[in-house]
This record gives sequence, structure tokens and C-alpha cells, in this order.
Amino acid sequence: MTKKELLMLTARRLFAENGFYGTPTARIAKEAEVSNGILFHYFPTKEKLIRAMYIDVKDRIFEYSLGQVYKGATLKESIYTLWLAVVEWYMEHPEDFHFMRQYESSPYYSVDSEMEHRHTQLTLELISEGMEQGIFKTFSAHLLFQIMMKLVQNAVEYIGQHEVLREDFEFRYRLFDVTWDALRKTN
Amino acid sequence: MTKKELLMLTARRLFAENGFYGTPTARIAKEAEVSNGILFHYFPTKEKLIRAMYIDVKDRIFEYSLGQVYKGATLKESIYTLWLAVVEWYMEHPEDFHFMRQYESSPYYSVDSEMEHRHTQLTLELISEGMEQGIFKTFSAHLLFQIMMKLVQNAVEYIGQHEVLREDFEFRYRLFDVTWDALRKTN
DNA sequence: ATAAAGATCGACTAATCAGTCAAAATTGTA
DNA sequence: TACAATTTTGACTGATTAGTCGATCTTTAT
Repeated sequence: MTKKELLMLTARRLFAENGFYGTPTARIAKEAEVSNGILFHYFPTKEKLIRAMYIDVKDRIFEYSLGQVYKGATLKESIYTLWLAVVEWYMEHPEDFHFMRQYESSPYYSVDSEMEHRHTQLTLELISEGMEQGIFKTFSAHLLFQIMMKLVQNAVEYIGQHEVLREDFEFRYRLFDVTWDALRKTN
Repeated sequence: MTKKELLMLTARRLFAENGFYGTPTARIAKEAEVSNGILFHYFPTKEKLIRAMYIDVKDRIFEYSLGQVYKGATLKESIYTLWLAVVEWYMEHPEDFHFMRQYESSPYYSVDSEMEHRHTQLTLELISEGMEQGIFKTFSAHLLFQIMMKLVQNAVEYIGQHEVLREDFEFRYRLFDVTWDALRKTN
């Protein structure tokens, strides 16, 4: 692992534990067992470090999700797969989850920039498909995407609050049904 | 307005603009046109100020919501009223919204403490009612509450991103339908 | 009127922290 | 080997900031 990666890894953990502002750059370097200076060699400012970490999390989630989707699945299956991929990723990587939560309510975040990411694009394509098929409520795909992501957040938080549910696959599927009903046209 | 209230008011604005950590206590006092010392007279630490503000926002939302609910309404109407009250409160008070968003992803927040607030209690009662009537999905009332609040957040954010929708009452109702479908047992 | 209690002031401090820099170590290359 | 480029070091600094404190003003009660 390069020092750059090591720094981002350590920063992720510390940011999750103590927040962006509760974590001095000096401490990141110390716990990564590298010098203070090298942090600023790779990330000229703390803000640049945080922004780089955001892109990194998004990229890793994208790669993981891509590995899960199958051709030939129904729309519901595909959406479920994507939903579940993100939920499980965050369950396995709580530091990523806490980081994103902070980032998204920090001054750095903008919705527009989120829309540029490959993971968002991929999900939007699927949602658009569902809209064309008349399965979903008639809203903009962006709105449905944001609703879906909020409910992902909810699922991760709720399961996180209740250890018992960690291994409960049926529960996860029932939680997905909440999302599915939220998006789809109901009778 | 007392200096204490004035300080909280100013802090709310500045926190929304620059975040908790981007806002020095000295600046809060300065823009509230009171002395630095008086801030620490009322709020011994910055953390205590932030916590007091959280309770204050919750209380004001509770009072506003209470004024909206009617006896004799159907369950759906009641839930809608509560949902809409929070959405509209946040639309009218974006500083409160930004403050809460930050607070809820800060180290200060805990779900348990949220559950103690009167506004949460009120909403939980209604949700429990719906569960007894078999209208809602069979989950814990807490979970349904959290889902509802996430979708409130989504509504406020989305309308905030699209000025045109600010006065669109029908759109708001259609957004509520997303929440309603998420909570209820569907066919 | 007098005293006690509380409110208000603002200059001050002790600590913290993001970012710098010149030098040293390491790596690549001819 | 020699030389340049790159990586790495860690002591240092300038600025910022939460919180203190003794003094002064205002209110309330007797």
C-alpha cells in the first residue's frame, strides 16, 4: 500500500471516529506512521484530502456494485441488486458510511457533483428504464434516485442500530420493499 | 428578545452558512452585538450552545406541528398533516434545516436522544395507531418513523434544489404519496 | 437607600493546528 | 559511479480560537 493510500485509510478511520474537525492532520500522519510533511506533499490542503477521499469512496462503491449486476435480470432484481450492494458495502465499511454522511452535510458537498459519478449514472440509467416502462411514479429520475439513496441510508443506519439484524437477509429484503413501494406506481 | 435568544438566533444563521467549526464563538457574539463573555455566561461551552440549539429547534417544530393537527381527521390526513408541518417548517426556516443536518451527522447526536422529544413521541403515537389498524407494513414504529423523517428530509432538499416547486402544493402532496406508499401495506 | 445577585463587558491566555521549508534519504537513469 | 528527480522527514510558525476573569453596570428585594 502506498503512503497516499495509507493516509486516506487512516484518515477515513479517524474522520469516522472524531469528525473532520476533530481530527488534526498531524494525527492522521502520526497514526499512519508517516511524517507530517508527506501528507501535504500528496494533499496540499486538508480540504483536498477530504475531496479526494470522497471520490475514492464513490469509486470503490461503483466497482463493487458493478461486480454484482447481471444481464438478463428483471428491473426489480437489478434495482434490488444495486440497492443491496450499497447497503452491504456500507455495512461492511462503516468508516465509509460515516465519512459520506459528514461529507454530504459539509460545505464541500454539492448535489450536482454527486450526479457526475459513475455509480450515480449507472443507477440513474436503471431508474430511467423503469420510468419508460411505466413502473415508477412519474417524477424526475433524479428525484427517485435521491429517494432511493435516502432509504439506503436509512437501512444502513437501522441495521447498524440493531446488531441482531446484521445477518437477517429476509429483513433486508423487506426493507428493500419499502424502497420499491416508494418508487413504484401503486394500486 | 433576550440576549440568550439573540445568540441562538445568530448562531443558527452562522452555523448554517459556515458550519459549526467554521464559526468562531467570537463571531457569534460579535454579530449578535453582545460581548464575548456573555455567550459563555449562558452557554459554558460551545458544545452546550449547540446542544441547546438542537432542543430549541425540536421544540419549535413541535409547537408548530401541534397547531396543525385536527381531531376527527383520518389517519392518512393526520400523518399528512404532520409530514407537511415538518416539511413546511424547514422550507420556511432553512437555517434550522441546515443546523439539524449537521447536528445529526455530528458526534453530538444519538438516535436515543431524538426519541425523547415530544415531536417524535407525537408522531410515533400516530404511527402506532396505523400499525394497530393494520394499515402499515409490519415493522417497528421506530423504523417507520425514521423512514418518514428521511423522506421529509428528501422533500425539503428536493424542493430547495428546485425553486419552481416552492409554491406547488400538488407536488408536495405527490411527494407525500411516496412516503405513504413506503409505510403502508401495498397490494 | 443599601446590599446582594445577576448580567455584561472585553482584554487576555493557553493551546491547537494547518501548512511551510530546508535538508536528508531514496530511487531512477545514463 | 554520478547526477537528477522524487520522496520523505520533522521541527517550526503564524494565525486562530475556546474559554477565563476581574471589573463594571443593572436589577431586585428589604
